[in-house]
Amino acid sequence: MTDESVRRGRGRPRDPRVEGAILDAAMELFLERGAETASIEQIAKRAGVAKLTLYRRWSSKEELLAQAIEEMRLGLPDQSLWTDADMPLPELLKRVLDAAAEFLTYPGVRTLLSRLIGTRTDHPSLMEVYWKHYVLPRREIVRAVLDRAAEEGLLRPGTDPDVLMDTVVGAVLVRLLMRPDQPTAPEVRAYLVGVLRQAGVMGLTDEEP
Amino acid sequence: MTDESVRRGRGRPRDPRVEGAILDAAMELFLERGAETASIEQIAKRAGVAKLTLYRRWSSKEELLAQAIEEMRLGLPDQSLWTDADMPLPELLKRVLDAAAEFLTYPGVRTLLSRLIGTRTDHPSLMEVYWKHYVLPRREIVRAVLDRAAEEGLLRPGTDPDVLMDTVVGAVLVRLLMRPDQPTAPEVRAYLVGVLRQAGVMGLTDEEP
Amino acid sequence: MTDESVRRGRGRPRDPRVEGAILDAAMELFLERGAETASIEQIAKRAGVAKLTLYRRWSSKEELLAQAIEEMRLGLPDQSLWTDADMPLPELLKRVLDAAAEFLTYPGVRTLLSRLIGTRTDHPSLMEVYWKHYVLPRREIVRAVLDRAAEEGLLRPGTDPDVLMDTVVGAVLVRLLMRPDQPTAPEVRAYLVGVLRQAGVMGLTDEEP
Amino acid sequence: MTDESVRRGRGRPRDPRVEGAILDAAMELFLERGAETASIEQIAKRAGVAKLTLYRRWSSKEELLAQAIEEMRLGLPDQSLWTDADMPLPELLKRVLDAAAEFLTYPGVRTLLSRLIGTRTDHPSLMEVYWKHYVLPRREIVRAVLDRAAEEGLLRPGTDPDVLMDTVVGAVLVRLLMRPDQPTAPEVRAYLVGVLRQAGVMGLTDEEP
DNA sequence: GAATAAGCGAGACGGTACGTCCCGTCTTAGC
DNA sequence: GCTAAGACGGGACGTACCGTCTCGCTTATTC
Repeated sequence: MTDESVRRGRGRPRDPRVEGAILDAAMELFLERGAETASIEQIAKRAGVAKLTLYRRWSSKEELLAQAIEEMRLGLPDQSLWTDADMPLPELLKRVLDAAAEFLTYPGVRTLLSRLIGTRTDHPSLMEVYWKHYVLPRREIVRAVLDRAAEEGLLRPGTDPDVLMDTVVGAVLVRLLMRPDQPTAPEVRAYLVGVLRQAGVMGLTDEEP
Repeated sequence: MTDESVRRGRGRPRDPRVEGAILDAAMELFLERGAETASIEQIAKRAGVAKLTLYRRWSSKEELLAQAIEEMRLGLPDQSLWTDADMPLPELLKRVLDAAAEFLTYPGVRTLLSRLIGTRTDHPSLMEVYWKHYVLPRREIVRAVLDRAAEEGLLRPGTDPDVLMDTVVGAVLVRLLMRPDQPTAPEVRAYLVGVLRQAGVMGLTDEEP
Repeated sequence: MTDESVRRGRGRPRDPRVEGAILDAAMELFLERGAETASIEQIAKRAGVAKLTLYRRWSSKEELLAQAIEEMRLGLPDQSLWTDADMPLPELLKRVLDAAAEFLTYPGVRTLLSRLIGTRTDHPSLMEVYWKHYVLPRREIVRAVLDRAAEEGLLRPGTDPDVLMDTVVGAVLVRLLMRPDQPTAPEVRAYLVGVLRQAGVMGLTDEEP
Repeated sequence: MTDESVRRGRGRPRDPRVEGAILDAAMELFLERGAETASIEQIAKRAGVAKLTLYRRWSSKEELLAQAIEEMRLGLPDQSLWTDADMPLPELLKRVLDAAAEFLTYPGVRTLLSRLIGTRTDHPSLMEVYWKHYVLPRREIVRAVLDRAAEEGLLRPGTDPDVLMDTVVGAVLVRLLMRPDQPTAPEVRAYLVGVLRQAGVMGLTDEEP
């Protein structure tokens, strides 16, 4: 409240809907065209906003995109189960990994990863924001789950959870972003199970029928 | 001979040096600016060539870049040891994996991977060319080595070589292209050893103290 | 006032200095290279202006050059005496003809005449603009002077002022633009006196010392 | 003959028709497009000749055009009367001046003069060749005629023939190349008579009513 | 209610790239 | 020697878009 009244300047207040529209347009165009090719001009036009309005609020395109990524302006499916971490293993284990599979095959996510990795050379801040605001929190949750799994003997002894996570995520990257064919969601799921099994994760429901 | 004499048209023959200069310039600019931002104009200027010369030989920028990638126009270190596959294990095993480490940290390779993954959405042919002409042949060599390793008991029983390769390469991708910090070559090497050990690869010379 | 307020459109108004810079550059390049060879590209570059700015204001190179010629974008010497027509004859007579001599030998004028005559075949509008906006007004002044000279008996009886002007100007054209040698200013002046005397103009101060 | 046999080199002798075709094409294109815009490429194509053939024979476009002008590669009307200088005055006087009028209005001549004057700045040799090989010889003939006219009292006493010629030719230049309207042949003739009369040339057949 | 300041669309402007075309030079093939 | 054909660097074409800027109009708040 104090914040708001202090903020209140003299003139016309900023339209709160404008910022959302711009961030949505920015994310859309980032996915469609990439960071370099998505122009301020197009973002402004799609948001129905004057270019000057963008320059007033963000000092560079990179900042604007970083904020759009930080707020993850995607129509992602509900992921509330991530926080519901008290269910029994291997039920939870399966669900958590299922959620990862679902996320990785969600339309737009493949593109987002491709764009983020591709633009890392020119705009490292985008990947950094994504990593710190999106990936790391989720890795913490997964780590807690993996710790429980280790206690219950579902992991091969001596498994380093960070290496495990890199390994699994990375294999999926190879599958999704390097191999020429575009796998369907079930294919990704099957692939993921294979990778996990070889990584020493036991107790997968698909394991022994 | 027939090929050449048939090819001989009426006019002045093409200068063979021109093609090389263009491909080099194209690869350089692809690494520096990306596929979208690397303009025909700049490629021509850097190669010291008229734009028309480019249009005469390639019908699109994507075709040009694809050829540059297919010919891997990078100043890469000697990789002849890949073909010399008869040395004793674990000597060979170590060397092959060392070569992978070296390749992955070679300047330009990180950028190349970033660009290729990033431009996959818009220009899938580039990654495809890279995958088929560069990655797959090397995976075949590695697979043969892994088969020998399995026979000699250096791999955990039941290991699928494809999953193993995806796993190891993918983990390195996460390390190189997603994590915000830029690891040095020794760090990448140490990381690689950790990943390999957890993946069940034994007989690494670093293993026994 | 109405004009201006009506003109005021929505966006940023045009920078008035831009037009001048373009016209100056256009005239310079017209003199240096000719109408055909003076490219839009070079005019824009010399004026420090984007090509689009030229295309926004003029629909063709010929229109642009016509305006530059109409405004006589040359660093010509002061010619105010032309209007000061009340001084006594033959003083005025001498001065008016002196001014013509000076003008005709001024650097750039020879080139301008050459270019205008030469481009008449392809771009008649340029010579037309020059003739109507520059030559005709001056011929009117000269005609008035010649009328006074006739009254005072300084012209051979029956002299047609138009024929006289064509004759004198034309002879100078032959001298300046056809004969291979390039006369100095004093030579042009002496030549002019000879032509005038033979044309029946009396009272020239150079006449009888 | 000696000339030719000396010329005979090793290979195929030069086709004599080729040179004529090239010179004709060069003159045509000089008139149509001007010296700068008439390209070697077009001249070669119009002459049905390879570009290389042109470069073998002339070291520059200017040299080629100069030769074309020197040989006056125009389909001009017969001008043999110029040499038949023994007929009685004022018959000859009238005919000589008639011939000048005819020449000046002949299609192509106006363009030729325009091009020559216009290209003088960039290629002075063209006008020089025209002046020395075409104009000067004819001025000599006219001068002889004028001398006879002076003896017979048909010129105003004290007339300088050079100034007279410059005057008359120059006035026609103004009429043809500067004034916006394009006069017909009869108009030019009438104009010429007016100029001549004012210049003090008597005995014109149009003179007596 | 007037003053004030920001929001906003419009457009000028320098810059860069586009893909095409032509030029002059050169190099080859084939007659 | 000659035509024909084409490679090649260079430069211009007219269009389009970009990021920056400067204007006029609108809108809401503050005095």
